[in-house]
Amino acid sequence: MAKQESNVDRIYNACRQMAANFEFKPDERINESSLATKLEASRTPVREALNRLVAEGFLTFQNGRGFFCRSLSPNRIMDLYEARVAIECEALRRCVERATDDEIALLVSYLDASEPHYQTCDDPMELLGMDEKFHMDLARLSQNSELVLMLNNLNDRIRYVRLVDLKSLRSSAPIVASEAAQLSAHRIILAAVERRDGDAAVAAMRSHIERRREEATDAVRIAYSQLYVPSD
Amino acid sequence: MAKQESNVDRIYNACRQMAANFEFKPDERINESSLATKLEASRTPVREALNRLVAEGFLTFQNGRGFFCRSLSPNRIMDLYEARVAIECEALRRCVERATDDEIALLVSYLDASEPHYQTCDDPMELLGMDEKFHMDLARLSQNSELVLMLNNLNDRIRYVRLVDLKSLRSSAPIVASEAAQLSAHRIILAAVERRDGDAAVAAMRSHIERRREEATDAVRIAYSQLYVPSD
DNA sequence: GTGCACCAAACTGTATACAGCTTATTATTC
DNA sequence: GAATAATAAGCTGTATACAGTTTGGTGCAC
Repeated sequence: MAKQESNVDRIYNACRQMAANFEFKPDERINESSLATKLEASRTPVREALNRLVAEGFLTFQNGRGFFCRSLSPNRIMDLYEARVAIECEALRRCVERATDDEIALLVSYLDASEPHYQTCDDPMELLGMDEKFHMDLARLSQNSELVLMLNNLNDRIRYVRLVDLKSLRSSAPIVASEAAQLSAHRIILAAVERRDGDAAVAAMRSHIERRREEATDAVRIAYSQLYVPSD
Repeated sequence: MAKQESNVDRIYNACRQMAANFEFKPDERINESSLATKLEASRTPVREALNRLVAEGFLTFQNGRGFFCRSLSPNRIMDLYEARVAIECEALRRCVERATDDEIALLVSYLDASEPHYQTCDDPMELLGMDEKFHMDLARLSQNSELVLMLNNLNDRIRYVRLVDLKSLRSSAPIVASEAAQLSAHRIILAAVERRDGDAAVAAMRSHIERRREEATDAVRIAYSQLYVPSD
């Protein structure tokens, strides 16, 4: 019962990660043969994986010309942030209705535990990981797997820009200020959930995400410069 | 510049429609060879199309066993309805912010034009088509293509059950009552949009969709009986 | 008759071949 | 020298072949 991860899954996961990290550059054409060689497989399973990624919004496809990386534009990213608002706020509403006190308490203790790390951690990737985990755990309490899947997809498509955004925040503002604000936003949301105050929770969540959305245009600009400069 | 629709697109569209209509029965295993023969193609492009449908939630995939139709369960359908609430309400908020008066007026006149049909039309498919068109047109006014795509996907996955639900409503209640209520819900939503009253619009939309969600369990039960009975 | 082992048929997973289209390069004309 | 046409190279789209796995059926033991 161990052999679950199939070859096409392996290829799919590898490509998904590459696409998420913009290892394929925006609008870049993807060469199936070289990708297949790199992943030590033939073109057939590679194409299957790429087709899934098209349906998930990571790639695009043009008949006769093949697969391309999705483009990276402020508008597109803002759309994704708005979709996040939609999904997370609805999930939150259902969470307030359905989550048990125990489940909420568990999330509170996670927040308690991760709070110190927020202050000391200087790896943006890890910070983002903690942030995403909180949001995903919260969404799971909605008991709606569709919303969870959608949020997971959105997170993966938006991550690169969020990471860039986080880095630029950290360089421009004191760590304590920006991250403490982030953290307290989570506390405010969760406190409202504990009170079973759906409206307050949703309002807090909305403004929490919206704040980041407004930075999207700048973040995309920075992202572009990062993508086309050899290294940092 | 005419030849845009590729072969795999044709196959994809055909399979998507079959999956949406549950021409593949719930949890049924899909035979690639016979499907390929039926669509007059080889297995390769068929598998590519099926992979896209997996990513879109129409099918599932098990390593070594191939593709299966998604299962049909009340919980799953209720999840989809909730996701619809999430997407449509957020789209509506953005629509209230962004739609021009002209765009809204256009939708009002569509509603005026379709109102008579609501009363006279006795084809559930056509009724559902008009309903979906209204919702999609409204969503498009959000100017958020991501939300539009998501809603389109949800509509296609939920359609079969909605159709069954609509048929059963029509047989149990007088046409005028149930459909007039449906129609007036659209009017109420749109009137709130005209007043630029986002909260009222969202509240109306939420209860409009929620009402149908509550019928999901029954509708799925009826759907099953329809699927496994030769004809009506 | 039930459970288990074995076998055969059927189906999936992937490599490969090749036709047709797209893109890049070179040659040609003005 | 720039624009365009012709040509070559490369890449995509799909059929096909075959290996490996799953599934269904048969016979045997109990």
